[in-house]
Amino acid sequence: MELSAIGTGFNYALTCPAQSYFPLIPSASAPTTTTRRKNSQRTSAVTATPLLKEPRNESQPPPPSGQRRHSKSYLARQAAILEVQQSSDLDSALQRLEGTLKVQDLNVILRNFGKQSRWNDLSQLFDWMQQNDKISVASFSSCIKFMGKSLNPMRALEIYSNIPDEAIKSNVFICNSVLSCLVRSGKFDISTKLFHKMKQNGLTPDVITYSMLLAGCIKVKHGYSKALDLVQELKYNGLQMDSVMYGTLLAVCASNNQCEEAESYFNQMKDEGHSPNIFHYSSLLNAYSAVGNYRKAEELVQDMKSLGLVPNKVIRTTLLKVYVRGGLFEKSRELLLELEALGYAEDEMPYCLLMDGLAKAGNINEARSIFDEMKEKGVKSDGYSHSIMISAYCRGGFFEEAKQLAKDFEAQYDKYDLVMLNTLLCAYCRADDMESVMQTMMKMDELRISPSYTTFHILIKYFCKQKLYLLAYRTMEDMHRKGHQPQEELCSSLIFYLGKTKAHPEAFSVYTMLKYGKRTMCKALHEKILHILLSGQLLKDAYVVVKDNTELISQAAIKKFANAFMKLGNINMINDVMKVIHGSGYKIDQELFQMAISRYIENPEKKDLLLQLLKWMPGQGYAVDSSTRNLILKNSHLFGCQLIAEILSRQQMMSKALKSH
DNA sequence: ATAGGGTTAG
Repeated sequence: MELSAIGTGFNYALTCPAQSYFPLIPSASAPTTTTRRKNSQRTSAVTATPLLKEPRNESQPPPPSGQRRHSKSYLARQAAILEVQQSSDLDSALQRLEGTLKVQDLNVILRNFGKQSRWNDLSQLFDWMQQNDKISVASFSSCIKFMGKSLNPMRALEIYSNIPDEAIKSNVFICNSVLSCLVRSGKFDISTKLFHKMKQNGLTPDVITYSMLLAGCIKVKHGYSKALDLVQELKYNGLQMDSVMYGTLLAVCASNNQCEEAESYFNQMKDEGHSPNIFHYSSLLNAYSAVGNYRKAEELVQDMKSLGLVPNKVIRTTLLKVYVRGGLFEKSRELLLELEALGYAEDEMPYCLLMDGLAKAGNINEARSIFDEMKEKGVKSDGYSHSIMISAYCRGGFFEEAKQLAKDFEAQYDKYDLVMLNTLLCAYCRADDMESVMQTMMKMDELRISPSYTTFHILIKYFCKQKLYLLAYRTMEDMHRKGHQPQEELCSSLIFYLGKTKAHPEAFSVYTMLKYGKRTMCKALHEKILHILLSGQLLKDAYVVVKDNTELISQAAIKKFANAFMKLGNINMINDVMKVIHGSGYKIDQELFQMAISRYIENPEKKDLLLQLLKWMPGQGYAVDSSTRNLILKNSHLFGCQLIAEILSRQQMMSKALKSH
C-alpha cells in the first residue's frame, strides 16, 4: 500500500516539473519505466543538473511561484487525495483526512472517480461532501455530469432538485450538466421541459447549453425543426454559432435528410471563418449519401483533400454508400477494392452496403457473388451479411435460397437477436418449413426475446397461408395482448377467413381489436363483419356494429340485419333496434313490424314492449297495416282491449292525415 | 474552476 502510494506520487511529480525542486521527490526527469535501481543512481545526477536546460542549484534563487512556500500543505493534500482514491474504506479515509482536504481536492477525487467509472465511490464521496458541507458549484457540476455518463439521470435530477438555493439551481454550469445528463440518457423531452423551467427560474443559457440541446435533436423525431428553434433562440439571445454547434447542426441535418440545408450550413460556417474538420465533412457527406448525390459527394471529398484532410475509413465508407444509393455499382466496387487495400474493409459492413444496394436494384446474383467473395476472403462477420442476403432472397421470391442461408447462419453462428430471428422466421415461413418456424419461435422463447410486431405479422401471415386460421387468430390475440396494433389489411383478411370457416366470434374479436386500436379503419369492414355476425347469428354483436356505424352500412345490410333480429334477436331489444334503424334513415316496412308484433304476441308477458312500440310508431310516421292490425285485435285480450283500441285508432288517424296531405 | 459536438451500420 505504502509503496504504491509513493509510486503514484512519483508519477505525479513527473507531470509537474516544478515539483522537482523538492528534495522529497527524487527525480522529475526519470521516465516512468525506469527501474528503482536506475532511479537511485540518477538521483545524484539530477541534483547536480548540469545538463538541464535551465540548470538550478542551491545557490540560485527559488522560483517565483508560490508553490514553494505552500509546498508542505500542497504535498500533504496530494498525498491525501491519493490515499482517499486508493482507500478500501472511503468513509474512514475521508474522516481521517478531513482536516487536510480542501473542497477543490475533493472535487479532484470526484472527477477521478468519474474518469475511472467508479460510480459507487463517486456517489458515496458526493454524499459525504454534502453532509460535511465541503461542496462547491463545481462539485455539483462534475457529479451531475458523471451521472449522465453512468446513465443515471434520475439520480442527477434528484440531486438537482434537492439543491435548496435558487441561485445555485440556476447556475449555468449546473444547469448545463443536468441537461447534458438528460440528453445523454436519451431524455430529450424531459430536458426541453426542464430547460424552459430553468429559464423561468433565472438561468441565462450560454452556447454550451444550446449546443447540448442541439445534440439531443440528432436522435429525435422532428429533430430538425427543434434544432432550428434552438438556433433561432440562441441568435435572439445574442449568442453566436461556433464550430461545435455547426458540427452538431450538420449531424442533425444529415439524420433528418435535410441535404440542401446541410450544404448551406456548411458554407455558412466557412463564411463565418470556422474551418471544417473531418467530422463536418463526414456529416455533409452523409447527407449526400441519403440522396445518392455522388457528383457533390466527389466534389466535397476533393475539397476536403485540398485542405489537407485525409479521407478516413468513415469518409470512404460513406462515399461508398453514396455510390450505392446513386446506383453506381461499378464505382462502388472500385471503392470497395480501395477500402480493402487500405485495410478499411476488415469487417463486413462495406460489403453489406454494396450487397444490399445491388439486391434492392434487382441484381441479386451479383449481390450473392460479393457475399461469396467476402466469405472466401475470410472477412470478419457477425452474421449481418447473412441477414442481408436472406432478406434479399425473401424479397426476390427465392425462398429456398433464403432458407438455405438461414440454415447456414444457424450452423455457423450462435448469436441471435430479434432482427435476426425475424429474418430467419421470414425465410422459413416463405420456404414453408413449419418445423423450422416452430423451432425459431422456441429459440426466441428460450432466449427470452419477446416477439415484436414484425414477428407476429410474419407468423399470422404464414398461418393464414397455411389455412390455420384459428392459430392465426390466437397469434393475433397474443400480439394484441402485447400491445401491438395489427395491420388493418391483415386483420381484414383474417376476419374474412374466420368468417368463411364459421369462426364468427373470433372474427368479431379481430374486428374489435382493430376498432379499439388507434388507427382508422376501412369503412367497408363494418358491413363485412355485420354479414359474418348475421351468418353466425351473433345478433347482439351485430346490433352493436349497426348502432355504432349506422351511416356506414348500406340499406340492404340493415334490412338483412333487421329481419334476422326480428326473427331471432333478443326480444327485449326489438324496440331499441327499431329506433336505431329508423334513426339511420332506414324506412321500416310493414313486414318488419309484423315480425316484431308476432314475436310479442307469442310472448304476451312482453306486452309493455308491444304497447311501447305501437305508441312510438305514429310519432315517426308509421302505422300498422290492416293485416297486422287484425292480428293485434285478434289477440287484444292479452294486452288490454281498451288500450289497444285507443292506440290503434290514433295510428289510423295519423295515417289518414298523412294520406290527405 | 465546474459544462459541449459530429461520421459509416438491420
